[in-house]
Amino acid sequence: MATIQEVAKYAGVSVATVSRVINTPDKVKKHTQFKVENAIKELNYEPSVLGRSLRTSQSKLLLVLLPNVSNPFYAKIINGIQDKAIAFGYNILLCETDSDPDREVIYFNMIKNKLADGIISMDPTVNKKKLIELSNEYPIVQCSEYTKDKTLPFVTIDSKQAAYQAVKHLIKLGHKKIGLINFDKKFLYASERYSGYEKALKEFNLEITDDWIYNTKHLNFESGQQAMRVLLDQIDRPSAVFAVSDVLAVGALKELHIKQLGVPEEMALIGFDNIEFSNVVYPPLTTVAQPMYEMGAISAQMLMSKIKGEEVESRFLEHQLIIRETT
Amino acid sequence: MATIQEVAKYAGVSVATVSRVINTPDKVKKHTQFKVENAIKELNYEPSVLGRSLRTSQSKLLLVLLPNVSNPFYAKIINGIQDKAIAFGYNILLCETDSDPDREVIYFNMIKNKLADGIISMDPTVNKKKLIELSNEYPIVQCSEYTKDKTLPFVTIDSKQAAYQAVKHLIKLGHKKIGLINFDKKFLYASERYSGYEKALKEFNLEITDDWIYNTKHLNFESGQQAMRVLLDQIDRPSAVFAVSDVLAVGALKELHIKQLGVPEEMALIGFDNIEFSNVVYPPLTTVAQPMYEMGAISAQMLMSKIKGEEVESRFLEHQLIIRETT
DNA sequence: GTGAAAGCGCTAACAG
DNA sequence: CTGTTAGCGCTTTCAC
Repeated sequence: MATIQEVAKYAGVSVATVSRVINTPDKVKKHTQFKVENAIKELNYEPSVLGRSLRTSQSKLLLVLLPNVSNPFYAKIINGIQDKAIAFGYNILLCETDSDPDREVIYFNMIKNKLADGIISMDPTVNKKKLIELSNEYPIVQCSEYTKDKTLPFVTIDSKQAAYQAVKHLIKLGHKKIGLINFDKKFLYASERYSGYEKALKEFNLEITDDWIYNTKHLNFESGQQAMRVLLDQIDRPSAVFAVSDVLAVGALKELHIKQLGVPEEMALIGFDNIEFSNVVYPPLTTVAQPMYEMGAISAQMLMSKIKGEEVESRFLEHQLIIRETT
Repeated sequence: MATIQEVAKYAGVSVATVSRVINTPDKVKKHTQFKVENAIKELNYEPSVLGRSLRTSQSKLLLVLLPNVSNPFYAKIINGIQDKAIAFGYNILLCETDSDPDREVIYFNMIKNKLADGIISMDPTVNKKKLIELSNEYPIVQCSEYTKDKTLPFVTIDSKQAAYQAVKHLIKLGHKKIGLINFDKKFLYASERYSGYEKALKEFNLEITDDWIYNTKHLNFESGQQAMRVLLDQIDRPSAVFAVSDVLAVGALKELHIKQLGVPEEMALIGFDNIEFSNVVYPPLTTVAQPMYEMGAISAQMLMSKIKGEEVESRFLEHQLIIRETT
């Protein structure tokens, strides 16, 4: 790769002029500009982002932290982020953290080192303190997950309310024995969806039965299937189950097929997220839709505002109950 | 963020010594080391990757290019890459290109600019020329996709042979009318799987019927569903279908459910990849398994060898026919 | 309009 | 063992 020096020499000008041609062409005589542009083309020169970043402290790169890429939930959000980012001349880098604090630190360092201009975090707040600390100095926005004390700007949905509605839907259908397949409560949404579940049951004077609640360790099909297996093993078992994630619900559905139970007659099931897959399984899954693309787009927008130094306001987006055939 | 100068001043040593403490602590007296380490802690100092990269031309970062994150096929590969990379002290950055040459260029520049030490590309060779050109100067490995002329090291499977086996499986089951749901042939695997399909039919003297072949524009459920819809609309329609990707197959399966066709009695179906979904749908999908995790791990291993300047050899990994309940 | 020179944060050769 | 210094590639005053 040619450097700016070589271009300068080739064009018979100073490096400063080359830099000007690239960044502020108006400040350069047409003729000089032409010479330089020719040299650039001739030498196949491309400015070094490294040198530039070191100097200007900006990289036009955005970091997106996510627990893992295998959950399709994130894919749609990423689309939203990407489209917005590109429109503003930014590019995004996806960072899979596996919810591992050590991994997070590495990516945090990238922003400290000016390798990235901002972060959109979808991680649960494992490093909550560090994240907040970081946000005092650098532009950071949370997406989906958020910190309750509102120190960090976020865009998410009202998980409690959404879960409440989902469970209420089950109750309205006549179910009195409602199970819950939940995920690790270190995810704020998991604990909030639990609250919504609790609220709905209480409101209708249904008792909370611990045996009907299963918290999975992982967020994948197997865990959902395993959870349903346990739930079905009860002598007195629920007639409907609310899973806090479609991935879990789909896994649960598989177990229902294996046990040859009629859905929704023998067991009703409702998921959460409305990932594409939820509408492809058989029978199509009733679920609570999150506006994933929009969440991504808005968080990107917010991040760009923060980068510009503007104040931003956190947002709760609308969710929507989508009734299909498992309830 | 404190700089190395501040640390040096605080510790009462030169910047060189600070640098030594960080990079080659053995070359420093224990006492000095202690002073410096204390200063580092005190000032909360972390070395700037930027400054270091500019100087050493290495970033310990690997770029992974992929068309899009929504295909679960990539998730498993990424796991493999990640585990290997971390073991070698590297971190990975995921770059979603949407198969857009312009997007690719941006990420290509990252390596030119020493922001990354190497690239694992899972993109179809849109920028084939540029990629090859780049690989002369920088460590690049292809994963899953590959260039036929073998100028670039790759790890993949024998798609033609795998497709051949899949279709043969269908034929052995007595099917004579076999449809194909294929993807855009700019993906090498798509054209190879077509060849395998062709080879199997020819071997058993079955005619290739253009009406039974549908090439999708996108790789998602809807496209698969749409493809199956078209296939079913024929007056003389196939009794079995081979889809070159599980995502497509799962979409096709949905259409079969909608039309209430018995699977596999009225329509047999076989997919490709063995993504987790394929075993969760109902009925579980027969498919050709790719060793995704291994593909990722090996390509990461290869890339690291390349970075060290070693010669590497491309590899074809083993696939495996997994017979479940759709055939 | 243009050039010279300083400096972003770091490492490595050289000298002591 | 440690310090001095040059320089990675770029942008941006400050002169001219």
